[in-house]
Amino acid sequence: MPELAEVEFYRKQWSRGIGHKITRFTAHTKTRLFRGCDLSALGAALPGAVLAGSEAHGKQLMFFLRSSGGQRAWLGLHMGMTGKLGTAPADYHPDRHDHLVLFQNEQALVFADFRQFGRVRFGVGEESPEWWRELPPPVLSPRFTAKRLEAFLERKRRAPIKSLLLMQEAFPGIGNWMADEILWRAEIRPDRLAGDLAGEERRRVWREARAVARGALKTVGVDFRDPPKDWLFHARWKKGGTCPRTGQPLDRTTVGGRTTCWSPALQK
DNA sequence: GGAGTTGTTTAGGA
DNA sequence: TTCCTAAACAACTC
Repeated sequence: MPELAEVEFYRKQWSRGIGHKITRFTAHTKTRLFRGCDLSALGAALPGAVLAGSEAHGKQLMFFLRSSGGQRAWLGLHMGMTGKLGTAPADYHPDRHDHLVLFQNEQALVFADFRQFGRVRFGVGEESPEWWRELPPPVLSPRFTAKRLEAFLERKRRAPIKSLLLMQEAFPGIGNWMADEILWRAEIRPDRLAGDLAGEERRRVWREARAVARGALKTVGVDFRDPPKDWLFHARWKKGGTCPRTGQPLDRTTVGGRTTCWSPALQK
């Protein structure tokens, strides 16, 4: 379920590998996870490199490496729909869905993704890769201003607000369940067109996007624990689920091509 | 067996 | 031309 909080949790899973050398690696390089990946650079730089650090940005993950020759290298991972990062014993045998495994003397760092919607990128050099430099302001950063959001809503005024919340160029790290959570808290129907939202409603989207990101990072992002009990999260996939605020039935429709759970009695 | 899935990219249509 | 939507991707669960 990799949205920003799950991605942050997965980043931490590989933290115990930081400061340690990668002795060898295995990769299922024929899968679509490695599309566009510089495999020769990966093969040359990874063995002997030290894992120096990591950072999450929305759904994007970056692992910083220092190769045996002292060069900087950049390993970018995206979890797609079903990607997971974990650790295993140093003598681990990768299975079918373990597409990238970094072996260290202390443990193996495993990237598994059975649906293969995830992605591996690799680059060598002092400069960070372009795709990493050009990421939009994180939802919880000071640069994620109400004014900036306002301009985005105006530009995308003909699309439903739910679709906008899924656009990574403006809401990095927000995915399907968080988008539903945000609109439920903002009390706005998911199919409302962005251009039809009043100024006060736009402000609510901004505020709740930040609140949901913060709350998710404090729970899911720390130890994969569920978000607070009064969140829509707990009712959204239950058959006959009811709105935690009104007690009225929840509805499920498709908005922006995605299953959307919302509370008709609450969201206007 | 069919439907659905927490993501992204692309082709095609309005 | 611009912008939005639906389909495709792959493999699992219910």
